[in-house]
Amino acid sequence: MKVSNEARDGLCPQRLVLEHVTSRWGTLVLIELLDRSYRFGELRRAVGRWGGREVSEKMLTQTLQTLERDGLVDRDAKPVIPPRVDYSLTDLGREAAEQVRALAVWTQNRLEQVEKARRAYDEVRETRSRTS
Amino acid sequence: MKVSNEARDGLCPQRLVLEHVTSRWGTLVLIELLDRSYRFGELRRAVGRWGGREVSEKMLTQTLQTLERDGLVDRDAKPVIPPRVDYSLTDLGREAAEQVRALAVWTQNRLEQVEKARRAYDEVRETRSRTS
DNA sequence: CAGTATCCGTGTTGATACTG
DNA sequence: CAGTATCAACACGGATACTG
Repeated sequence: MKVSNEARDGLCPQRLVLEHVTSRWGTLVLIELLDRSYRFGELRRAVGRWGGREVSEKMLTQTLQTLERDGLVDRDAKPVIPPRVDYSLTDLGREAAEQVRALAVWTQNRLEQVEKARRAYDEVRETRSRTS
Repeated sequence: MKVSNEARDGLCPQRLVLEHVTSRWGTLVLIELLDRSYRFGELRRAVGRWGGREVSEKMLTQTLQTLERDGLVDRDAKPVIPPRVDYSLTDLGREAAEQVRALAVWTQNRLEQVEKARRAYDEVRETRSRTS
């Protein structure tokens, strides 16, 4: 089945971990799981509520598997029908998630300044292309 | 010239910033610039020393432009020949970079545990595929 | 030196259909 | 419900050639 993990090799190992944690869906999953444990579909909807489009099943699966393999997420599959699988953070994952959340909170707080900077940047560029 | 920034739209703005900061080269650039200011080519080599392959000129340019537009990086182009351009962090960028570095340091410190978790994960999977 | 412009391979992503 | 399998699209990243 091969989740294309060793595919992108040639990088030092900590960069690999860093990329898993900071990956598009990795960050959101970690932050969500900081609140509480989630079931698969539930987590999918929760992540979707972050404003962008919803994460596909495939990507969520892949993200969760990667994080589980890295020992950041715990997968608890209950042998019932219909299936029920709960995902939660390990102690290690909680540490990572807190760092990531700090970054997200910072982003949230500084968003105004960033957007102001962007307007300023675009402004001068715009002016230049008119006068050139 | 269009750096494909508004291309990936439909995301809430803070996710955009978060993705810039946590992007493949964004993290490394921010961390490097935490030490001191760098010239373009210098920065390119510095980032390359992180173990992976070197960043292409194109990607470095793109990364720096995005970070500059977000107000995180300051670009100082001196009007000399040959050209000399120095990049450094703004106050805003320094805050972001510190968060990112904290994450990188955490990754470094916990790397052993992550790799141990990976071996354990691969172990059981291996065993299962043999006994199935 | 510090970019820009262009082309192009491929990895990542997502839609869809299917299974236990 | 919680996935897996397969396929197609496209954005990303890199190589190369060129400019001021």
